[in-house]
Amino acid sequence: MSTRIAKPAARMRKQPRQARSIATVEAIIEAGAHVLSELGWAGFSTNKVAEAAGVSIGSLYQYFPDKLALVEAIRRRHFDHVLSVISEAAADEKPLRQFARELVRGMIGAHSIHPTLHQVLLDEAPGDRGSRAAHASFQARYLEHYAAAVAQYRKRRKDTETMARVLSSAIEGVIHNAARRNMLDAPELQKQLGELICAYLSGSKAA
Amino acid sequence: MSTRIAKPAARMRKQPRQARSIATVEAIIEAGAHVLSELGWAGFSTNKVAEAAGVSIGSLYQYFPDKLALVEAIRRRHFDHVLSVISEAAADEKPLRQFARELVRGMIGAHSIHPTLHQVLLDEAPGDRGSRAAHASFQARYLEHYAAAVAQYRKRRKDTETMARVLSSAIEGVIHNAARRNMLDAPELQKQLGELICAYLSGSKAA
DNA sequence: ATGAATGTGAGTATCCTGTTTATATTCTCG
DNA sequence: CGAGAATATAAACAGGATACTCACATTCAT
Repeated sequence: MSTRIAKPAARMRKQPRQARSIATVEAIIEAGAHVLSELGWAGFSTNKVAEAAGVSIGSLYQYFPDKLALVEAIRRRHFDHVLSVISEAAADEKPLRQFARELVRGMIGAHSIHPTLHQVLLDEAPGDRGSRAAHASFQARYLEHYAAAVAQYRKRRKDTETMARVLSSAIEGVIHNAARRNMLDAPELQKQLGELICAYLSGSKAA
Repeated sequence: MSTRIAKPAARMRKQPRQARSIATVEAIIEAGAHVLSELGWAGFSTNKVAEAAGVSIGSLYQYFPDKLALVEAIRRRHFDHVLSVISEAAADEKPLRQFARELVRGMIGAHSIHPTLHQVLLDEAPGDRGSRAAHASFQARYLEHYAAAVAQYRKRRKDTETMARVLSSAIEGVIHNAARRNMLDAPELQKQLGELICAYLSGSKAA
């Protein structure tokens, strides 16, 4: 519970006060996510972001002191989103199949708008200074959620953390790959991904 | 069978004839793979590659007409390697567990030297002109191999292709993720990845 | 020893980057 | 309305990185 509303708002040069400027800031962040996902960190330039947002470059620097502050804002928004998705899927004590279905649905939803944003944020975008901490804390909570789910459906106490790691990265891999091929909506893929999760958590000892 | 030896050698400005120049070309390709894996496509500059290879920039352009020809050479070498790994693991008719073990071992081996090369090659590096074809053909053969394995251990004829896609991208995801965390050698991770493969291919119908 | 093969690295021209700043427009509120 | 604050604009700058060439030096095979 408790969807955090009072965000520390990242590092900003000044707070937007009027509705107009709030929309501008939102447009910049959204466009930033788009550029980052589409062109990668290499193609992520402040000028491009401003243009994609339909806003002049000056407006961008009115609110974000530099490029990194902008990435941090994008990162924060995306991570909050993903975390809440896992949270919701793992809430209550649902049967395994339902959990898997909801998790798949949610994760796909979280990645269908900016398909490769997650990967870019994790792999390419730099994490100097303060964002390293936020980064690590996200990773930790991310794994925690998965570990909780694993513990919930597996009796064995051993290897829970490793299993969480394997499970999460496998899911990410499948989704990332599907996104690159524009197959995120294919229902048979969603079904198979669900099967993969169930099978792994059911833990067949079959030879 | 038939490990192709006669490579068309990609697009090259001229063929190295003496042992010296062959070593130079090899060093360039190897350094290129290293730079690509370490800095990504964004940091992949011909000057950096030459320096990393301990070779002057002029030597690089003596054999590779341009940047793209170099990437093509790197790509070809890596893809050949990966393909042969899958080939070997799927050869003969081994029991499922052994196949999984060997596949995991081989794939990890193929990625432990240049951990993120595979992803960079697939995601970031451009595929203009002729390399698009090679790229597609690699993807096709890649999936074929996996599909063959899936068909071998699953009776159901349906969804074989989708399963191959899910399986391969899940494995890639886990390995890529582990590489980023320097956990490629962790034995419990290798074991769990094997378990994931077995569980999925065994196909539990458990609720 | 001679010509071919190979290696060198300073230099070129171009493009792009993040950021500032002086100016113009729009809002808020008395 | 209208004055001052908030917001938006885009030309301009300084610096750096880039891919690639070229005139020359070195090493090989014969």
